Amino acid sequence: MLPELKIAQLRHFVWVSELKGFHAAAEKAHRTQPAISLSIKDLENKLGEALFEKRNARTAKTELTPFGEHFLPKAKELIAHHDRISEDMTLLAEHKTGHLRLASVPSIASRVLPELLLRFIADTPDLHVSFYDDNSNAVFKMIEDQQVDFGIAHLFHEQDHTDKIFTPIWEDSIGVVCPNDHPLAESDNLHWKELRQHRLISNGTSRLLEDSEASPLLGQSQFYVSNMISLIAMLEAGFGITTLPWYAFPKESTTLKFIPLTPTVVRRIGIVQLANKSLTPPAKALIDFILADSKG
Amino acid sequence: MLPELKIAQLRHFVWVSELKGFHAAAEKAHRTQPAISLSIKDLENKLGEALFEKRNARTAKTELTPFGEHFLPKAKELIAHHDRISEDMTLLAEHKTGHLRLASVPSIASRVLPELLLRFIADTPDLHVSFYDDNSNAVFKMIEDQQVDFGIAHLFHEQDHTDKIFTPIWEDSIGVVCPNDHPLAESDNLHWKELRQHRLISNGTSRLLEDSEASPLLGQSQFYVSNMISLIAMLEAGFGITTLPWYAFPKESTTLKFIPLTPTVVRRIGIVQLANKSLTPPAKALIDFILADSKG
DNA sequence: TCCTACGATAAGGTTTACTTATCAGGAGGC
DNA sequence: GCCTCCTGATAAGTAAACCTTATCGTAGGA
Repeated sequence: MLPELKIAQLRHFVWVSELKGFHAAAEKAHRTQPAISLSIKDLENKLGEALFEKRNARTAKTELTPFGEHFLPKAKELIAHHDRISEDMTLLAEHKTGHLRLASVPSIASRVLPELLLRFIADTPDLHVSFYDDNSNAVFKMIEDQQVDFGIAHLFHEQDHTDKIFTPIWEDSIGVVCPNDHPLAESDNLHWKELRQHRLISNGTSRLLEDSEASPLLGQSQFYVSNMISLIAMLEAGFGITTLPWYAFPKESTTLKFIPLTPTVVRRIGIVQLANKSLTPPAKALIDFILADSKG
Repeated sequence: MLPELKIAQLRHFVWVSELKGFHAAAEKAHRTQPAISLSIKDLENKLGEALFEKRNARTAKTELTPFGEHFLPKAKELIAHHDRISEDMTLLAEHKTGHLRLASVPSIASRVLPELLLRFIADTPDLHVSFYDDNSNAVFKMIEDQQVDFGIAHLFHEQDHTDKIFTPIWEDSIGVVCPNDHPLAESDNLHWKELRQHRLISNGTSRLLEDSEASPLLGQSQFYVSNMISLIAMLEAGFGITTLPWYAFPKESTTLKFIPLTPTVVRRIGIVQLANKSLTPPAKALIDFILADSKG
């Protein structure tokens, strides 16, 4: 029983009142003058009151009635509200705005994402990005709790994550990391057996070797360091050697060397998302961007 | 280029999401299910993003996408805003609400309007009424300045008020007012010449006699009292007699008598409004009410 | 006086919205 | 495994809303 006011109709009303004429309003609306006449008439019928004073001729420059006067600011507000929402949603759909939440394992987070995100947000100044880095399990948890739109991680036991979709992107080979002045530093490639006589420091990424031929190395290690900064410091101090995936190796290091390991152990890092939940437009856009980037 | 969202469409969206189904929403909208499907589809196309998760079967109970989730509260707000305005304007058009400003000469203000307004506002609890009483000139000024929607007054020199419309309602006959124990109090009717030998107190309404046969009385009067309360007090004290229009005579007086004057001098009191300005719906309604009342 | 510019009105066409009828697919029963 | 039911999607036709062209009536200005 409440009349349903159409936004277009309200716009016509506002234009007629502001431009003081039906013809001018018609032009602005890209309509003909009778269309505006009918639109206003319909609006008046819906509201049950005249909005403009009797408009017989060009006299009385299309003045508002007191009722119309009262309606004008309300109509403007409603139009503004509509336009705000319409614009917000369009921007969001075009991922120009909104909030993108993302979790990543540290290796990709530090080695790949900074430069990638920089390019991604280049043309979206109003897009907010929250970016967490943590180990794979923490990433999974944030995805499950929907604290993030998607995550970047290595899907360790795929069978434990049937509720998730994994899209592999990066292939990350494990290598040996040692100081530049270490005896092993001369090699271009190392078989895992060559590491046996060296002091091996294991770290959070070491369990990647678990299912590989090189798994005996895990038992060999006497030291475990979880923190990457401490690990690097210990390596630099000549404490020993370690294994790291390539992306976890600090690229710009001048004191440490990365030597590929034989047999090749690869971890596949990629995008992890919930299977039954679709993504926000910005998240979708970033994934597309990453996929395009990894191909090109 | 911004999409134009229709309120009905938003309503469909909200209903589908709240009732978790297209059929339920269709029922609520008094439409068929395909209509809702198309409406939602159109909305999704306009926004450029899916609002509901893939809806293949009865599985996945029509869940919102994150985009839809984000849109839902905004859609609700916009609908609420629309409905608020729609309701406000409808109530105003039906004069159930709004602000009614009214000025009247004291006679009608005290003798007619209280009871009349009481009946008028009986079914409009949210209508605000501002009610001023003053002499005719002050009433005219308030009308001209648009401080009031309309006035109730006697249009003295009609030719001075071509910018106004006068609608006569009440006919107010001038009579002689004297104490109950006055010699004239015995009469049922008095000719103006019979007043010559009595002490006459003139007042603000006396100039109504100006254009009548009884105008010589004006010159005869030695006393002028503008204030009605003082005038009554002087009459009750036996100071003399006066002339008053019937509506200005205090109806419930037990000490004073009102005697019709011959020849009959009538002032026509009615509604005065600006010619080129239409009225607010409540003002219009009150005028209609007064007109109906004065006939019935 | 006629002319002009304004908005109203009439009649017809186009677009949009809705309807009925039907389809497709997964969950749950057997 | 198959059938059934219930979901929303789709197709085709119809009704309604919307907008157009054409024309009118009116009042102010040349």
